[in-house]
Amino acid sequence: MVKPAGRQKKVAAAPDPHTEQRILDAAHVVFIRRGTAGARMQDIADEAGVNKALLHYYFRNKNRLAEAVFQGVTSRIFSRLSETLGSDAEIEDKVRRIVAIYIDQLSKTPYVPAYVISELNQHPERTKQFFESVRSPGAKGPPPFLLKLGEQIQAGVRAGTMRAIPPGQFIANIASLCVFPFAAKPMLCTLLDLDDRGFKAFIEERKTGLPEFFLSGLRP
Amino acid sequence: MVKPAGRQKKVAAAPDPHTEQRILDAAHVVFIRRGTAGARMQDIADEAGVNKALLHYYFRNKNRLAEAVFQGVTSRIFSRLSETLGSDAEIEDKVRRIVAIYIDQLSKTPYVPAYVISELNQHPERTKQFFESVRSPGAKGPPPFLLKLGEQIQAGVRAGTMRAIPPGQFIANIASLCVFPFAAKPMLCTLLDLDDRGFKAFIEERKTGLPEFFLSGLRP
DNA sequence: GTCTATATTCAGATAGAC
DNA sequence: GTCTATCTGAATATAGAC
Repeated sequence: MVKPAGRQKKVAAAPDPHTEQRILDAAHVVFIRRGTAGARMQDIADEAGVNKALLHYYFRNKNRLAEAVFQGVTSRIFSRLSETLGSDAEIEDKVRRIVAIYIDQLSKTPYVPAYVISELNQHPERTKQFFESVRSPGAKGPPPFLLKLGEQIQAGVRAGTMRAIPPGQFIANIASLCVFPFAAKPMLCTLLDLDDRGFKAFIEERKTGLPEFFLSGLRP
Repeated sequence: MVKPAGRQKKVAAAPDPHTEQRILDAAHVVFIRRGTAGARMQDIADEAGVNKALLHYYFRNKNRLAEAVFQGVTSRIFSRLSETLGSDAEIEDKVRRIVAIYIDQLSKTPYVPAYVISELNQHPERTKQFFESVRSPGAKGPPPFLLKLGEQIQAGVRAGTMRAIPPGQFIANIASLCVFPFAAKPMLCTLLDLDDRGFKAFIEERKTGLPEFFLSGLRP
């Protein structure tokens, strides 16, 4: 444990970013597992290996802690995404990249989709917070990457290589196909009679099958 | 209010199915809005227009009430579904029907997907309950409609009208495309800048666009 | 900054009258 | 069967020592 030099050991130290981060990580784990309403401050304290009172010292109350966690999760998800969609790459290329990014990311954090979905449904007021993480603050109207996508689709239609599809539907389709299987993992595993290994294989299979399916769906 | 004839008015009556149903309906509303952990017995009582104690009289405790609601929701969802998938209809026909059924149903109960997703993630033990509502109790291995679907796909591949796709992926794709937009409604509305009317229009547009997209995705 | 101990609030559950 | 009143336990939050 490195300490700032020249400090008397009895003087109260400044907020320890290390501890704060440990608490945040612990809260992340517990909130995602149990949902915000089902999570217990005690469980978070245990997970972080600190005392319950310390959570309040750093985050004041449960709600603020929940917001901090939610903020962290959503910003991580969408940072690379809108970049990719808004780039100048060919549509085929975008699709392949998006699928790869989503599936790799979600394979590591499979609980995230269900967490975000239930949070946003139970706390509509956090939609605003979500909004800020997706777009630049204060922006109005459809986000830039939608316009870009719309142009590319129209070009494809004129060239005769694509069916016409509204960009919003395009986004909804690709997001659905990538995210839903993780959000509905318990359902899918029951329905298709998969254990955890089976699910992993199922997702692996999807990594190549999904771009094929999606791109084929776009052709005229 | 019709009462059984020949009863003295002071004799305790049998459980009133009317009241029980009112409570169940109220619980349905509250659990789906707030999630099981976030729901309050008091709110359910208010919604039903009865006293809190009565909930315990009919359902003993919160957990049993939650199970009853969950049971009701899931059984309603999947009853018509496995029928349709397991029937002898052509694949094209099945796809169109499934999309129509799902979207009509979910348009009336848009909160259901997020509810089921978060319940199943937070209470893995209910997966068994879910299981029973989808298949006949005690069944082993992949459910019959999967086999049926697999045969039809193989026939299509031999005839040269379809690409090869595992039936499990087929199911995952169609479920994703139908259900996810409702589960992620707040996200989608933010991302695509839609209000409630806009979302309704978006779904309407999907009703015809989705079968086209999906069927095109199946072609070789 | 971190802990122990305690206060407070709230929600699930029960007892008992009607 | 339905209500009022109450109990109990749990969980968030605070006070204060170290």
